[in-house]
Amino acid sequence: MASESPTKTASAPAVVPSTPAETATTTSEQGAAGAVYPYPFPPPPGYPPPFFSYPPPPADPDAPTPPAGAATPYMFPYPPFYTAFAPGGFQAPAPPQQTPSSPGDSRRKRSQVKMACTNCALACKRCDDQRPCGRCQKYSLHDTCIDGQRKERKKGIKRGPYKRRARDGDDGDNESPPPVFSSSSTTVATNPSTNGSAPTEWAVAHGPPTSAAPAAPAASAAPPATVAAPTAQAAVGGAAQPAPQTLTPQPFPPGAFTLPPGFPIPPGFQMPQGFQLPPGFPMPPGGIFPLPPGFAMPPGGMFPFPIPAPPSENGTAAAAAGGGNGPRPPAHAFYPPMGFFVSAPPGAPGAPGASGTSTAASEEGAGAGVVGAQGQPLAQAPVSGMVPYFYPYPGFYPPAVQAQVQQAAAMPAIGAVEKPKRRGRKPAAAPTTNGGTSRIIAVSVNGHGHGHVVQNDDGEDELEEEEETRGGRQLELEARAATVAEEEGMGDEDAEGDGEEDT
DNA sequence: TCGTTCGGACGTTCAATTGT
DNA sequence: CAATTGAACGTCCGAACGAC
Repeated sequence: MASESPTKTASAPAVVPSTPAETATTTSEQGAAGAVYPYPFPPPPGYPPPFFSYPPPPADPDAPTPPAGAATPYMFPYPPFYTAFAPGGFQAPAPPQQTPSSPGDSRRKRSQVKMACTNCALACKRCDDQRPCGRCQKYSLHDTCIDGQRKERKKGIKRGPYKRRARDGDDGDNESPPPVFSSSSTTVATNPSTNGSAPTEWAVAHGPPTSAAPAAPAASAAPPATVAAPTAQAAVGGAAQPAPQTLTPQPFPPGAFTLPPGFPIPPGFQMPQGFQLPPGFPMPPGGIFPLPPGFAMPPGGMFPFPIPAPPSENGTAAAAAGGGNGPRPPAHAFYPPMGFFVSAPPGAPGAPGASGTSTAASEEGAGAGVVGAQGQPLAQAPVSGMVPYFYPYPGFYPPAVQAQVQQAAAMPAIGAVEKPKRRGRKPAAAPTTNGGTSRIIAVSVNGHGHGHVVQNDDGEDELEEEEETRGGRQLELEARAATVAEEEGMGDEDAEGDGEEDT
């Protein structure tokens, strides 16, 4: 639907959907990559503060924005945990915002009643579902506060060819931001042999094709799973439901999950042999973790859980776990409840698909410009493609803080600039074009001059036809007008006539 | 100041068109 | 046949204006 279009796009390459924490972040501490972006929720004990994938939108519009190619880390929400923890299930955060110049994104959607009463419709005033409505009560119009009747839609109107819908797989030669990733592109493979409830691999199909295609062997070992629709139920329930998408296991890129030097391992957390979570943390439910609607998947990266497959005689387990035929990378510590590590944005130096680089990143050089323990920025290292990120999912925090998170999620995205629009009457109204072939000629159909009567090139014929096909509501309104006119000694000519101002 | 008028932005509906 | 598109149709915001 067109009215839902605001949810379709994101802006900058590194832009990922707003998260509660993000939207709640209003500080001006945005800067180069690796800056610690404060967020409103306290980190759990033993964890460094999470940082954001990219600088939050500046509170100050004049604040400089970091260069597009900056090695800002992505932040990727970790849906399963989010889902598991968030009270009432997962609440998808606000979808990615368009560029800051995108107008009206933050404008609250106007609600309107299904059918305004005749009085409100005539006055172009807000109505409600009560009868008499509030406005009619206010003006003591109880008896005339009745629903109108919708005009029947015209049929048999020939339309031109429709515009082709932009597909996900289209090449990126358009101006739309690269890889606005979507849940539909998520691929997942499960590793039944490693941990029945833990996913072993995340991958995305966006971005330049990696050498992921030859993952067929893994697929045979672990048949392509399907991603359940990105609903909270799917993840919460643990058992992933069969779903529409076929998953293609993809190999781990070497070094994809490099933990940056100095990156702390949370106390109590030990890597794997099946996910030893810190006390109190839940096991990820199920083996499939669909992205919730509106979430963006970082492009061109691989997002497995770095769980090493247990040794196997024939290696099938490893293949299944790794989803590929390449060597598995060493397991890296990460913070399961908070997030995991992804690669740099496409186009960034060292990012997958960037010229002169490969998906692989050296173990030592990865993770440029990130935070270390206690939020201390690490030394800036050349971007090598791997940047880590966290996701501070709300369930991590006490209920009071979770409430903040929920509240923040409901807030309009920061940076969405509401363009002041001039509304209402214009001094001199020029005919408004309406799609090129027709125009609104502001002939009164409903009583005061804006009935949206369309005039084609042969305008008058169209108008007469409009007159003939007017619906009951207009006839009703006109009948009322005619009644008044008769009482005043006038005919109903005007009411039946051109529909011009009858007030 | 308050009520009315009304241009036009915006939301909803649904037939036409397209994709599978 | 389902999904998508996009125009018809409707609601109502808010500036302009008049009456008191």
